[in-house]
Amino acid sequence: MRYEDLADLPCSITRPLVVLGDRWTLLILKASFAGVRRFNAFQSALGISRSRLQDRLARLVDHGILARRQADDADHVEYRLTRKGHDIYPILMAIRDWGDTYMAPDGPPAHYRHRDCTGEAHVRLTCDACGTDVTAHDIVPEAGPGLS
Amino acid sequence: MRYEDLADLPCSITRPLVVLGDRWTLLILKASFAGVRRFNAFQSALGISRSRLQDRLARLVDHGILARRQADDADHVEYRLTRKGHDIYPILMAIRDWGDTYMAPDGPPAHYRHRDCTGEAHVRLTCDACGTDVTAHDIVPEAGPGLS
DNA sequence: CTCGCGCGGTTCCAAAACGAGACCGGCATC
DNA sequence: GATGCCGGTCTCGTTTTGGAACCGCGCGAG
Repeated sequence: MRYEDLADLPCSITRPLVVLGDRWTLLILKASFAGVRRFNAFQSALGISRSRLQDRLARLVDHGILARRQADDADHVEYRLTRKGHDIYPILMAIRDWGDTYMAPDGPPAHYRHRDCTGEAHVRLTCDACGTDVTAHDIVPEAGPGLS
Repeated sequence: MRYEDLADLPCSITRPLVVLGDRWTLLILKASFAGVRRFNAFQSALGISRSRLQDRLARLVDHGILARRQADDADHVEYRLTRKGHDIYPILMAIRDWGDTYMAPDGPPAHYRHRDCTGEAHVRLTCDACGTDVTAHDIVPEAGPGLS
């Protein structure tokens, strides 16, 4: 089984990981959320090689996560998050919560503040019926309609 | 700048990704949450090569995400999630929510049900002060104590 | 007009990561 | 004492990656 064939498995964790799960893709998206839009800006922000950046961006565009277009002033290219790309934000925030907890000995390098509010954003795993917070122990997987 | 040096950046998204962000690591952890504990079981569940599995497991053990030990019946080795590893679950659930939304045309392959409850678990990004759900647009990063 | 420059993008090659499969020592069973 | 399963290692050929040079385009300055 080749690695890309994992995308055929009926699993909503595996399938995204085939696209997002490599050294650079999520870092590129993190930069996108930070406002980076231009090829050269991605490259200098991340230190990724140009050839790698090129095919990662192309793959994200292929999957409809980023959109490539000429900027309004028409003198350069922009890569912007689509709706689908925008919805990746909770993944990055979940990573960040874990990173703040376990890989930030001097405290969080950044606060992610709620605009016009004193609070910070955090990821919670909740039950959509009873509304309580749950952890891995409280969850039982069960077959769903998309199971082949 | 070598790739591993990204772990020195003061960013709680980048630092975890240096450990978790490759083809296999999150898939290994997904299997761990599904109850897989033995070397050969990981290998046949994922289709990863033995050598790769070996150094991924070693790295996860190094980082305190998995713990390696002889099983109680002492006839084989077990890799089990530590507390630190257990706390990665919201990351996988955030990936799954996105996968269910965008990569599951036939509906979710699995429901992740709250034990003894009719509900399903989902990730939410909320403000810890006002309690409302927030999205990327509502968030403003701000320097924190861990910033070098 | 031409020169230089910044832009996104491509090509090339060496180095690193990876996959497949043979192999190993330990242990238990027959 | 042969067999089989276990976690783990070794070797080797393939794939992926990084680094740097190179390219065509549009632009603004001289």
